[in-house]
Amino acid sequence: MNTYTEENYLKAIFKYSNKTKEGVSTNVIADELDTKASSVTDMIKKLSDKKLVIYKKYKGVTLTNEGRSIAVSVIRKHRLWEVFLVEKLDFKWDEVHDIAEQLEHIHSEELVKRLDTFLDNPKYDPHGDPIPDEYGNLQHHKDITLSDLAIGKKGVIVGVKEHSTSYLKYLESINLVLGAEIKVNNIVDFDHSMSISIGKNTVNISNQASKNLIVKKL
Amino acid sequence: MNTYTEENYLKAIFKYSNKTKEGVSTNVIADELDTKASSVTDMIKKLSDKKLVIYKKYKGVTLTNEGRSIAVSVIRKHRLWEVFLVEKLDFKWDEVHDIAEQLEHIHSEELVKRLDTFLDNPKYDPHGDPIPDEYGNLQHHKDITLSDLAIGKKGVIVGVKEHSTSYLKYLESINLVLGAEIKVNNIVDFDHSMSISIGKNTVNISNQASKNLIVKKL
DNA sequence: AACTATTTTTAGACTTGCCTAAAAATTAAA
DNA sequence: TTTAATTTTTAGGCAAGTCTAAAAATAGTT
Ligand SMILES: [Mn+2]
Ligand SMILES: [Mn+2]
Ligand SMILES: [Mn+2]
Ligand SMILES: [Mn+2]
Repeated sequence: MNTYTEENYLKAIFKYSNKTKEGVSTNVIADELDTKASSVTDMIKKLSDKKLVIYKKYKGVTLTNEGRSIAVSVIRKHRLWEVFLVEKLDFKWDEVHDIAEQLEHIHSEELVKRLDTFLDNPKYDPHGDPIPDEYGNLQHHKDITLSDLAIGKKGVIVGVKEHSTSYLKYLESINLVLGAEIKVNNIVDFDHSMSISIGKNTVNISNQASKNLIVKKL
Repeated sequence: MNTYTEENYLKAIFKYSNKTKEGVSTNVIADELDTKASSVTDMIKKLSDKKLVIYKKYKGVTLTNEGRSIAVSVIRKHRLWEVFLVEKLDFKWDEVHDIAEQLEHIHSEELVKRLDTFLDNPKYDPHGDPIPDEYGNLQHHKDITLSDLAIGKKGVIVGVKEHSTSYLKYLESINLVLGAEIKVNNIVDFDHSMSISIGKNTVNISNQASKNLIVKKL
């Protein structure tokens, strides 16, 4: 059984393993977990002793199969709980992350299995992030963002890459929620801000906002 | 915010505060939490510094209003989660305690409030234990046990005083579940074992079993 | 290639929660 | 009421996880 802290380290390493081919650097982990590089080095040694990561001094860290498996199972729990909070307890999508950060560390295989069933085996969480299956398989998004769409193109919102409350609340206020169909009317060359149609409304959004919205082309 | 460990100490102290008028002794707490008396002394000092308990050397410990309030809120969460696990996820009543021991430490007022609503504001948990309301009011059982009933008397099962899996599974196997109506047919003078009717069935149960069943007289 | 800036690791220390062993206080027994 | 048994506290130490400051390694730049 792993501690709360160990699980958070594995999750952080997993998050950046997918983004770079090399080992995840000490500083990146420290940044993600809001801690110090020296603390990360300490913990990495411990995880290495437990054969959950492979570690070579100064060369960053990679997950072993077992480490990866734990990380994915924590992510699975996080996302399932988020679905529960939104679907069953009527939380808003910007309110659930912090609670799920706690719930993801509850240890009980049976609980996860039953929760999954209770929620009708959801494939995506409230932010459009894919939920790993019970065997640890995880689909990845295509990662086309709204900022990639050309003028005149249509798409549907399938996810967000940024989870801050302010961003999510903003999106909701302009009806840019999961499933919304949009069309790009215009793009300003200078700052890449966009004019888009959402249903019968038209809004202007910054590049900062559009590049964090994952879309599926229509 | 209090740690997982602090909450468990407060809960343990609360449990025995109701049973004795004086302060709860170090050894009783150590026993309840499966730890050593010296560890208890350490933690009591810390809780005393935080004004959650009143502590006089060698005189045991009592909860302050704030300490009691935290203990009751943890118990409230424990029992609400047990209801959730049984009512929504179809766990058996002997399977939920350990998971609730973890879930009771999730910190979120809003979560508890919504969970309570989602469960239709239950008044009792799956073991018949009363659920404190959101203001910390806690009803107590009358504490009449099956072993208190005289020959010929009828009663209904409203709770259990012992929560071990083996006891709960045994009760279930003979249909001695919450709500079951029973009648005392006979009591053996020698060992106080009982013959009782449950519906159309008749069973013999030991005094050890009958004294842990809370009943309401009919 | 040598110097500089950045990243990473080490060294040493702190807090929390726990332990064992021994001392002190309380309670029970003679 | 002295002695013995029990309970409780103190003293000292350990593991986990964290921190700061300093040393070592790597990467970047003339
Ligand atoms: Mn989240
Ligand atoms: Mn999410
Ligand atoms: Mn319980
Ligand atoms: Mn219960």
